[in-house]
Amino acid sequence: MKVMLMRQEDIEKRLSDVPLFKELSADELAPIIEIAQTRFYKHKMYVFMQDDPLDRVFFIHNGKVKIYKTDFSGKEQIVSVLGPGEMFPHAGFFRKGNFPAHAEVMEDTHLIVIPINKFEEILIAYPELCIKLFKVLGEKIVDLQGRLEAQVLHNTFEQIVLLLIRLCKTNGEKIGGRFRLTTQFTNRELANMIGTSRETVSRTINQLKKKEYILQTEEGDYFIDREGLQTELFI
Amino acid sequence: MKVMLMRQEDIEKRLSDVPLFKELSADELAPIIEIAQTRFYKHKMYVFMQDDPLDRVFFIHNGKVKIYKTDFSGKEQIVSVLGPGEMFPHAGFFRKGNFPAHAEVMEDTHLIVIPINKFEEILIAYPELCIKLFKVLGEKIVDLQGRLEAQVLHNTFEQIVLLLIRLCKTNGEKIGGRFRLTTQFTNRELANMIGTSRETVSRTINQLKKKEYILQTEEGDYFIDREGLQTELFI
DNA sequence: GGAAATATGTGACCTGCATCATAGAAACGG
DNA sequence: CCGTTTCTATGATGCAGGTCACATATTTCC
Repeated sequence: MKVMLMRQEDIEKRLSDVPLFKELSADELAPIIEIAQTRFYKHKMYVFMQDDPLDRVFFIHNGKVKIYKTDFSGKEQIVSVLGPGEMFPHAGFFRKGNFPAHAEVMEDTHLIVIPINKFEEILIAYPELCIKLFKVLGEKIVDLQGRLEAQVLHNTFEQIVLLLIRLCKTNGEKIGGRFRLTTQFTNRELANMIGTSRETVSRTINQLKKKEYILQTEEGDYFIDREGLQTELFI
Repeated sequence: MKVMLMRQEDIEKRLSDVPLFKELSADELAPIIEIAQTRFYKHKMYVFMQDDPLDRVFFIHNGKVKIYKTDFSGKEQIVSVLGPGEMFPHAGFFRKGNFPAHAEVMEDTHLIVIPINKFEEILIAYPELCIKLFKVLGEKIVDLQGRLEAQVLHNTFEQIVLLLIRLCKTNGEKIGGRFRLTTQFTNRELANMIGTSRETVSRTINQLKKKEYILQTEEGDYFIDREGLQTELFI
């Protein structure tokens, strides 16, 4: 695997961009800089694959990473698409084990890599960091429980609406009254997030476009009326 | 709400039964005992309801607690059924917010109650406790991701099989080659865990009984052949 | 102990969506 | 650049499983 190593002095700036490390003093940051590396991944490279030994944790400096699982028949579930500042995986601290999914880079990407055992030592030494990590993990748990609830309690149409609402939060930026999705997902990718078919996604999206809850630019970008979508859930 | 307070000297013994606090020295345990209360809840009492302000965390000393969500139409999703030693909720640390679900006691139950802000102070002071909590949260995340994957990638029959396998781990005790479920779930409850109908659960369970993956005693207890069930997943 | 509520079991029906099929557009790769 | 892959769009078809109906335990609780 061809990766480029960064000059150490660049890492400090990159680390301080990550929310988890923001607000840390230079003293607190120092030991993290010590053990952090920055790596460059070209489009479509794997960061790790499902079942690889889980021995490091990653932070995205720039670029996008797709996390997904595959089963024996080759069906895939897209767990999440992560962007700058985000950490993965979430479930590796103080547990020996393996990566629960594949991580693949969706565009040229810089990642900060930290050996997890070293990171654990630093966690123990910095309560401030623990607090932030507890927050991040708590949000992750709430997110997962919400998605599980959506899968259990809602039909496919509503699952797609809920997915779009969620993507507004996790992969959108507010512009005017609407959210622009920062990633262009294909219908198949959207389908693979919730376990439906690309055809059903196509039909549903077009329905929502007719109602103008979704607008699409020449370049293919989605602009979503999140509040409008919400109203579709209480018929 | 009618609750009984415990004599303080009993709390120490009860606390040390909780996995999160096991292995803590008497010194480390002392400040936790200071802020912990034990409360008694009679069958069917609510511990809290969805959207109540999240200001405390609970540990089960004995008994069973059902965590579930309801949507506007009254449909319910059972998130989990927790037993002795387990903590809930998982997502409340260092985040202001509300309980994400209802918690209802399924039998007479003793809970240890700790105000969350006090608990946070203790967490900061005891790295050992942080490590254990990170482990618990990590397991929770892995569990949720696995359940989400099951919902997305599998049909109803396989979802039921996967649910039973999961219940063996979370609510079962190994006896001989089989797992006895420590809670007797109704078909409707099983259905409400994965978003299917009680009829489908009934038909599927009977199918699995015919194949002797599930045995049922006079008293209604399930004895499950977990390895046997696994083989049903790779047809 | 008896009424009411709640459980299970099973057949019949019906519908939401996956699947299949086809066609055209767009993106990719050598 | 053109062939190949991958995309979207949309109609037709089929079936897994939700819903309904009804019979029969079993439990709950005055």
